[in-house]
Amino acid sequence: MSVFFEQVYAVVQKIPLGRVTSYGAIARYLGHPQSARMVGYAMNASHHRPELPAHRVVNRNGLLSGKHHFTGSKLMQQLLESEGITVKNDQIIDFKDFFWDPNTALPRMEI
DNA sequence: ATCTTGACCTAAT
DNA sequence: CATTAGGCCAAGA
Repeated sequence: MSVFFEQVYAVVQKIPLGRVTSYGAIARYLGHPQSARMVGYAMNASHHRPELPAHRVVNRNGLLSGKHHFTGSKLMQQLLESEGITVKNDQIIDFKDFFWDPNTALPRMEI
C-alpha cells in the first residue's frame, strides 16, 4: 500500500466528529493538489479499515458521492445525521458550516 | 502487456 | 450560467 494512502487515512482519522471534509482538501493538504481522485481511490481501498470515518469525506459540493460504497444505501446519510449533519437528496445542507479544512485546522506539513 | 474505469478537482471555453 | 479537457494513478478485466 502506498504511503500516500496511509497519509490519507491519517488525515481522515483526524476529522472531528460532526464535521466533514472533501477529497480535494485532503489531496491539497498532502501536497498533491491534483490528485483528488487518488484520495477517492484510497477510500475505496479502505474497506479493511472499519474504524475509519469514511462517511465524513464527501466531494467538494457536499454531495455524498461515496454512499454506494457503504453497506446499505442510507448508511452514510444516517451516520452523518447521527452526528448532527443534515442531509437531503444526498446533499449536505449548509455544507460550508460543517466543512473542516485540514489545510487550516491542522498545522501545515513542514518541509 | 494494454485498456478501461473511477468515493475528484480545477481551469478554460 | 454549462460543458469540456486534462491531470492524477491504482486495480480489474
